[in-house]
Amino acid sequence: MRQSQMIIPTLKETPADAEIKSHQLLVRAGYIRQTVSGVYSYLPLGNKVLKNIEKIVREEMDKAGSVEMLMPALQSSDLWKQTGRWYKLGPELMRLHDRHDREFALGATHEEVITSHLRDEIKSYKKLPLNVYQIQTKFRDEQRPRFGLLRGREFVMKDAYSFHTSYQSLDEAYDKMFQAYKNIFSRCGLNFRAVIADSGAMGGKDTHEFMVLSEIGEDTIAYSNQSDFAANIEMAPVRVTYEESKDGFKKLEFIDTPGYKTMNQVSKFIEQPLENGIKSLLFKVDDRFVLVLSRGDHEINDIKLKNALGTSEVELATEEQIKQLFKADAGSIGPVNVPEAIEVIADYAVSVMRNVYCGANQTDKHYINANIDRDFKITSYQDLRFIQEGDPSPDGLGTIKFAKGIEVGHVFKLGTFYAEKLGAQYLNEQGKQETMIMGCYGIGVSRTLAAIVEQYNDENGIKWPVAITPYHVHLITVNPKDKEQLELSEKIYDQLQMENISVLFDDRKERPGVKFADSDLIGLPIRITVGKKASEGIVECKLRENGGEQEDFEVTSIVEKINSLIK
RNA sequence: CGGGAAGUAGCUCAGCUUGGUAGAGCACUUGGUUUGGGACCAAGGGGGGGUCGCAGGUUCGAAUCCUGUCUUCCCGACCA
Repeated sequence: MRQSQMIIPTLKETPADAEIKSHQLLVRAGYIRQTVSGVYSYLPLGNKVLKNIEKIVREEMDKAGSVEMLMPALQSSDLWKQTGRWYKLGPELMRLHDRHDREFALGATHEEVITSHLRDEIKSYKKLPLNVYQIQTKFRDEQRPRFGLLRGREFVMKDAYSFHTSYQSLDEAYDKMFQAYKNIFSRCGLNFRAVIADSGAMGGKDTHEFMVLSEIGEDTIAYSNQSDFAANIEMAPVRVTYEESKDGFKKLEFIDTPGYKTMNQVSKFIEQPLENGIKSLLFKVDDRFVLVLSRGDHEINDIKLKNALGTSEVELATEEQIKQLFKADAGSIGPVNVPEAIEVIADYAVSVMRNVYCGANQTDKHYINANIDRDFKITSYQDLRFIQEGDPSPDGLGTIKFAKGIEVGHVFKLGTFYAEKLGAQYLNEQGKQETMIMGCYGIGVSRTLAAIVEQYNDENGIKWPVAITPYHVHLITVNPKDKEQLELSEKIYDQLQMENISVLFDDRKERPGVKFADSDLIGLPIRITVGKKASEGIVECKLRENGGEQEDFEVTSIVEKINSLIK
């Protein structure tokens, strides 16, 4: 492609409203433009890159036995009401009305639509299992779109759905998808981890997120420094054997802690370490209240709490609720003499603690040297805290480290939730009705694009991996007014095209400095520069990847040269 | 949804405190000189490009002061 005929509006200056690298570079290098908050156009280069990622996704999905189809973005509200997600998703679902005032949604995902199709078309166990996918634009009315393509309101997603007659069959599909995802992200050149994730409120069993490691990621990954264990921090189980304290019981004391509310404040005031105190949080669980205890230096993980209590939602009690129940401020509540109706549960770490300090259920008062069983009771111990760096890895190998990640993929054993709600049933070998078992598998395609840029850039611009780049070769004529240079460039351009090597030919009447700067910014992996030595049949080759070094070579060997580089 | 910031030329921004005829750099057009890392000169006082986000108010007069509103970005909460 001739650059003079392309739309590549590069910017010298960093756009004011772009905060992160991928956003800045994709805008500056002329790949994308925002239209409204969280919605982007893909300019020609951006479109090419997107298509390249899609191509990899298609190849690997096809190879894994999934078949492509395409479902509408515009969907009637009826299906969404049947699964209850019309109400559950709230304002995040984009809704609209047609001229007859009928309700519609713009698809945020397609479980409803695909399940209704399979329900209508598949009636026999003989047709199952099935696995279908699509690459399509999704809509989510995010509360806060941000970070360019990473969190938009309109984005490109690959979503796949599998249907089964047994959980064993689902497991097999899950493993296949898992492998396909590994292949896809590896081919994209990404440094990623598959991590154990939360299955959330829709039920379901196993679920993994595919996380691209990045400083700017919105999720925290807990991984082992010695094994391949990795989990979303929300999910990482804590398997620590806490050592029992050998101290004898000391006498319980009741002390003034005027104005000291947080664990840190109290710890400093009474000059005892944070880990010798008990933090007490009151949660509202459905229609009851539960007091949850953790060691002072630990944080309660409300997802674990939710799972431990077998409920779908927990929330911290309000100041007023605490006041009403405990007759004390939130900063002074504790497990000693809790009101009758309130259950007290604790994280495992609490079980071995001796002579602890804790709130006294009286504003501005605390106890010190409180002890379990002697001074207060605990109904049960559970794994309730967030894992911390330095904790042993749950698989027993190595210790835990943290990293930030961008979620680019998600595989999920859905189970029967959607099939039940929508009546997707088939006849089994005995002629009996059975509900289909489902899995779903998503990849944020446009988000993957941004994630790749996050991992492949330097101070001058983007550095595309060969598999993703919009063109393999950037052909630059230093001085297009020099006849020899121009003719040789044209010759090379024709030859590369004949050899099916994709090439962007900078034939613009710009000064060399402008071309080189744009070239670095755009980030094609190979640059061929036709300059002074054109008359001798010598051109230069430079790899974007390693920045500086360039190499002269005979133009006659150009095809072999490039082919060896892009393999 | 809570907190914060910003909207002035295509882009980055100044001007606003102290109201008085709209500014700079980059980009763009034309002509010329230049050509190996983001060139230079010129278009005479005047190259082209602006409803100073929008609406209302105060004032003889508003980009500037006041009120409302919309949009965008940041932090947080949220995220099957």
